[in-house]
Amino acid sequence: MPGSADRSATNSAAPAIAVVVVIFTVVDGDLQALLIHRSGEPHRGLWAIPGGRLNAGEQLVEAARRKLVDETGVRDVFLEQLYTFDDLDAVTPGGSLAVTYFALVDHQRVRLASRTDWQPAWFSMNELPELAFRNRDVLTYALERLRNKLQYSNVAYSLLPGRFTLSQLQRVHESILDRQLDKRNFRKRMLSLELIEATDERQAEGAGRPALLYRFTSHEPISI
Amino acid sequence: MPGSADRSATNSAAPAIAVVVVIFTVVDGDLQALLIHRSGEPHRGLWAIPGGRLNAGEQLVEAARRKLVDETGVRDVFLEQLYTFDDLDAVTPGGSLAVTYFALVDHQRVRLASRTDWQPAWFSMNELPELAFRNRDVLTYALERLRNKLQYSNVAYSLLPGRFTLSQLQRVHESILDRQLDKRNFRKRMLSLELIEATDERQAEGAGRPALLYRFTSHEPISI
DNA sequence: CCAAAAGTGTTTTCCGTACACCCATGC
DNA sequence: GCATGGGTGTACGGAAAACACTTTTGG
Repeated sequence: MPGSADRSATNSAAPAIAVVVVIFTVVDGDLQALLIHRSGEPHRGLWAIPGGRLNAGEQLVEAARRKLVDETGVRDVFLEQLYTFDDLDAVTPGGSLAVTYFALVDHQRVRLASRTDWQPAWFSMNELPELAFRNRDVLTYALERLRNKLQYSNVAYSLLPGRFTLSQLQRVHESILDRQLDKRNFRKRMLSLELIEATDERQAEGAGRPALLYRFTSHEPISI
Repeated sequence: MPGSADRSATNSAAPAIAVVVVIFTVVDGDLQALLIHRSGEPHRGLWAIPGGRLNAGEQLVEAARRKLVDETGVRDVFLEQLYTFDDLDAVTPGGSLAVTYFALVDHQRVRLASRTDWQPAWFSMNELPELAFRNRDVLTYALERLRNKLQYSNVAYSLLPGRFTLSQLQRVHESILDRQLDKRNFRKRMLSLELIEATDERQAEGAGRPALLYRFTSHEPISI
């Protein structure tokens, strides 16, 4: 339900609004978030969720997309608004408000920005470093939302290639939920949701029987 | 997870941010929203969700509370952030962003603001008037969130007096969900959630056997 | 005594969970 | 032929849904 109108007549006194994007990926069965090493005050030397100021005339979701592309090179992925914080200490400076988003990316497609300063890096959600501001709370909330959406929506499409095996999908779910799932029950539920469909291709994973490849029936968001 | 720090050092170039509050109540089995009759441009003569600018140094939730008290005189009720819109046409003017909240009030406690201009009035969610901006979408989304939260949380406490009968609670649920519920199943579920508990008082409703009065065990939010 | 509202149990259905073996391929 | 990963069915338990009658009061 985000906005669409494009009024160029924005206030000359531009609001200081930060847009912050929690970027998740799954690597080798591990859910990871992208963090930036702060090389400026405050909280120099700590890690923070990527973000920046909303440009004049820019829409929120555009700013979030821009940030995502800047950091990972990835576009056209799941990206959803999370929450708006007004506590400066909560998120990042440079804004009287911080609008947070969260995104999911297939790490195969990612090309991290390489800078000498403000370096990005992936961190396991199970071994987070010391975080700037109250970014840990933001990550915790993002993870909660992700776990909820995973149950009934197609968000996982963003974490996988276009074609994937059910085992790959299951490993993604297990990484996010941080627990093992039963293979038969998982398959039953996934297929009954009708979010995915089999293709007629197969893929071998090392030794062993080749697996059927599936695809999501749609990449459209299920709700808002 | 809303913020808490109180930095007075806000930017001199104050951001033009609107805070908008969807206020729901239930009257005679009918879910209603409070709307304001616009007597200024744009969209003069249409109805709009109450809202106003965020004051310098003011927190979002404080602004939402202020707006709620201004319009209804009610405080200490369920109030939660909904979504942040950047589309000027989506919500209300005077802000490059509109942070929306939603609140639930017991209409018995409400004393509507009486003004000669910008008059507030309740409208049934089933018979909404022509709305300014894209306020209909905001109401639709607020209703969806309310319906979800109703299932597993204690939000309904805000729509009822401190003591209430199970029949009253059921009518509130039915109004919000817009369908009839089975009395026995409803009671079983409500009691099993352990969100409410019986008092030792009874209340007669016209003729008929007096009903036990219940109360919510807590008014604390269940999540976020 | 009758109208009105409160209160109460049982059966069925559906979904989530637990659980173990055979199949196809690479080496 | 054996190691590796893919693929399948059934039984149980708990929650939601369907469903009708008795109890207590006011008039």
